[in-house]
Amino acid sequence: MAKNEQFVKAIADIETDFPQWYTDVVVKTKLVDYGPVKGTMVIRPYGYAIWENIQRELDSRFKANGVENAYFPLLIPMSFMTKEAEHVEGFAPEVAVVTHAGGEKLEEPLVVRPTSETIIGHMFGKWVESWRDLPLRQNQWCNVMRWEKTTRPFLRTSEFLWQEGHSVYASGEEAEAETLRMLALYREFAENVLCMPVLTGRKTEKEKFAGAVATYGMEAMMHDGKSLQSGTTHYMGQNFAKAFNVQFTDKDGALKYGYTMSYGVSTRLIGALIMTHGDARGLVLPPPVAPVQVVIVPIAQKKEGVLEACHVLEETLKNAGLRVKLDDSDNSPGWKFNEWEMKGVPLRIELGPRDIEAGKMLVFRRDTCEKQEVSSEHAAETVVAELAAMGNALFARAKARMQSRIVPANTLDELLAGVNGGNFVRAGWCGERACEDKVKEFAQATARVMDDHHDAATCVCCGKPARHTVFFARAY
RNA sequence: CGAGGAGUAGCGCAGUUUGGUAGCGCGCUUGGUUCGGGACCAAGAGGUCGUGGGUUCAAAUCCCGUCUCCUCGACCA
Repeated sequence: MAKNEQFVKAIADIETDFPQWYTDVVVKTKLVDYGPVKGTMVIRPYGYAIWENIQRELDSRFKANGVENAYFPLLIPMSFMTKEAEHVEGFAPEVAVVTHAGGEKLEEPLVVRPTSETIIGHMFGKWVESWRDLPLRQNQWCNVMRWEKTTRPFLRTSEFLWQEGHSVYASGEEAEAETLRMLALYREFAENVLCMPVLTGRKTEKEKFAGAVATYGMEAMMHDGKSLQSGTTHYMGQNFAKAFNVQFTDKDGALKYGYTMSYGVSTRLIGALIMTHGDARGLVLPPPVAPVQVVIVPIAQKKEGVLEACHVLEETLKNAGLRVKLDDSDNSPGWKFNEWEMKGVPLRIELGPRDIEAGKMLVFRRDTCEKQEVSSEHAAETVVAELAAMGNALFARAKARMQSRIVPANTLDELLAGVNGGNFVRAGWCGERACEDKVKEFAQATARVMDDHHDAATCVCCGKPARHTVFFARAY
């Protein structure tokens, strides 16, 4: 018991010290380690496996939607960045620049991509000639670099992994429709794969992507009530098409500029699911992305027949397509329980002499931390059903929490009280930048997304008639 | 980039005030007993004290520089 208390202290208290809890958990569960260069992280096998599962799920969705994968270069000529005025202004402060190579100073500095709109715009400009070439829809899985001031594993690092999809359409309507379609795809993915409820909607002018006409975002509520931008889609209009000469000859013979859009999610999603589902014992991983979905812990494993029975169970579950780990290390059962709970494995099966004798097994579910004795007949069916139930329960629990923590406000004081209480605040906004800035100054809260269901009467700041209903929150 | 805290064995820390042989717990290795919520015994291995310079007979300890991490603000996927 004394040992157990020591273990519990291994990670900070989730309620009173959430930031420390987060860093403790990501490092101690071996998701990441810090790299030697400021702001860099190593994504270790246990963390990378989550990313691979996210990739697989998203990639199949993109492909089902007709998007093709490609790969564009890491280095971008500096001159590309300056072709779109707002874009360069937005990204200039955070780009890393290569000035020397091959032992010589380069004639033109090269930017390490912070995002690839420019170089992809350049290439699309070469590839698009006719309306028959459209739409052009490509995606790349890659790394990007943004030199941020303060960094945190997964949430904000100098280099991170993501996917960025880029499309060109002949008309603005089609490009905008794709922007919304991808937002919906992200939402479906977040809900069904990450079991994570999100708010989606359009971003304000202040919060939109540098160079976009409109930006849409997906925001998730973290355990401490702060918001994490978990995905964005951007409608660019003809801004980038004009900057990079993405032109085509239309059916009517006229030369026209295309309309572009882009969309991306990053390894930040891993941080999002940790801060959405995690609890006092550590990680709670959604079954669809958990690197290990079921861990089998043998009890009295040196007794005859125990390990043999565990291996049979392991094979049965693997054959059902499950990701299974049999922990036959020399650690004590109690040690294994705590370790795998901290690592967030959805289900644990304890199998000992008593169970084997009785034809049963003990199933522990990570989200409820409850043990249940079940027959070991039809083990695979039982486990599959239990994993599905846990996924649904995780989503339901997170959604109920988010909904209970969205509060209305009619005044700045109410808004401040709301965000201080760890809530999202739903309030009216006149649409003026001055009011948005005032909210930030007064309550350190920003407009996360605008709600499609606009029903607020007056602006929370100035009291004039509201033109939008906005979710305000403190954000990561 | 501003304010605060921290870098000593793989991890967590003590030692720094007052300079004088490098310590503790966990982990690791080997052997044995254990095993249903972080087991126990025995024997071992492991550190140029973040890094560069300075003061001194002598520096983990004092002085200057520098790098990294954590927390809070301003900027951001």
